[in-house]
Amino acid sequence: MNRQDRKTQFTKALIELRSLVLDGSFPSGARLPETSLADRLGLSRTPLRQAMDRLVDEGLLERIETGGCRVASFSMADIMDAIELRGVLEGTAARLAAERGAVPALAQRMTEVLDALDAVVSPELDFRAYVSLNEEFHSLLARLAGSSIVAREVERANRLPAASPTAFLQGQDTIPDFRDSLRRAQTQHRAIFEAILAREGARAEALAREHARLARTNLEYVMREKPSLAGKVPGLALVAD
Amino acid sequence: MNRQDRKTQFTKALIELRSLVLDGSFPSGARLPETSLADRLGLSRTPLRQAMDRLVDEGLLERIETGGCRVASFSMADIMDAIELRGVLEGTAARLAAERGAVPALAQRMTEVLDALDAVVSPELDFRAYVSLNEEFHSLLARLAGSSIVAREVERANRLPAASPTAFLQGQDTIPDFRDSLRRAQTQHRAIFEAILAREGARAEALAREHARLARTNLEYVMREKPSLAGKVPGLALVAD
DNA sequence: TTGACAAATCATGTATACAAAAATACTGTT
DNA sequence: AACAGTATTTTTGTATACATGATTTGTCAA
Repeated sequence: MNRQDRKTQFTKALIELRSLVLDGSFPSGARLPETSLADRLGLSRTPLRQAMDRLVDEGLLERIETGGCRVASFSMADIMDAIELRGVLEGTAARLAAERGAVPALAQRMTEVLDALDAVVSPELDFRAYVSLNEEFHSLLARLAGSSIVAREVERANRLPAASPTAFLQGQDTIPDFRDSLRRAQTQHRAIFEAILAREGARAEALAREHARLARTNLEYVMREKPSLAGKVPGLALVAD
Repeated sequence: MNRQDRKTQFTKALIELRSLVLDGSFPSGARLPETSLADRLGLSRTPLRQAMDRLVDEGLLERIETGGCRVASFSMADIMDAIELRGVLEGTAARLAAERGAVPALAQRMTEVLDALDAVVSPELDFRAYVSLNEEFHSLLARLAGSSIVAREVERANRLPAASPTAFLQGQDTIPDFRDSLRRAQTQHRAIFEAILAREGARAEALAREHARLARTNLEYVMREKPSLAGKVPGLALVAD
């Protein structure tokens, strides 16, 4: 085993297995055989099982009564619920940040991120930059209230299947209608942060919830208009209904 | 290894280690040495490490940068936040149950549980029965909206350190003032469920949040009046601050 | 041909072995 | 006596071995 790989076999297993699962590489309902999977990923069963435990926790895998795991399958309603939960938790982070006052250093960075987001959405859209800045916005929002427990749980909700703030950004650059949705999202970003600064907790919470709903709207749009794109959205391959 | 033990070494490791941690059996900040711990629990490092991973996830342990874990330590604020989050998630479960309509079978059981709770809080208090019924109330509430994802996340929030609905019931039977708090809690239980049946989502959510606040009130009371009881509340031993 | 039972194979859960990295103890120097 | 550097001992992360229980395959009877 060379030096590079030894960084962490577990991390490697987690990342690669997650991406395999999200790609829909496994037949739905079938058990994931540990031995062959470990061979395929070039590591032993020990870190692989660790990664599987973690993915069970994330909800991507589910345990089989008689042992082992299978890929979980979701209904569209499950994904809607996951998005709803993300909205609820981000809303709580926003409310608490408003009530308690935002952590100054993070608030400072937030203004920079918002300015940068404005710049990348108009007049032309720099999609790659938007995705990265959007991620930072949501990460800052999670931590803005200064509570490590709140931050942890918000970030966990972001990892629920297909609930991530960036989940539906995949493929949006190919759909013109979605560019508007990014501008709308940025308007909401600003509104959320302004409410926080104004110490308007209830408003900040409601706005953050509504912001998550944008993902639901986009999901509905994709399923209705461009179901062929469903495969591009991480996690949507797991939707069996 | 005999037949009994083979049920699951992992489960055994998880339960025993969690209870050791909650008891405050480990010096705060010190690394938990895997080998000696495994010996102590009578199992090998493999299931022990699995259990440690899980407890990291629950927030009871935290990872050390250079490897291994230590017992996490919380501030009182962290525990308040954990309770707040439980309220938020139970509030969401209540709201969604109201908006979507409660699952009939669970709603039916809920009425039975509420009647039983009425019976155990007056005229005399059957404390043991109360704890068990209270647990069932919260379990039903989590599942009432009929969403497995919501149920999962609500139940997860209930496992946050010292956030469980039953955490502060320990020792309440020894404090007369707390008997009233149980009756108040039961009034809230009824109100939450009535709001759900009346499809009053916002009210159900607000009531469930407020219900969780009772735990905060009790926590504050304990810390102010009977700090000696702090050791009896699971998780409070980890509060360093 | 279908179904049930038995044998064999396979997969999981657990224990253990091993190597690399941390932590600790030690030695020699100033 | 204090400190730097080194050797030693732990300890972790990973691989592998092993046994029990699950699953599949094969065989035979109806």
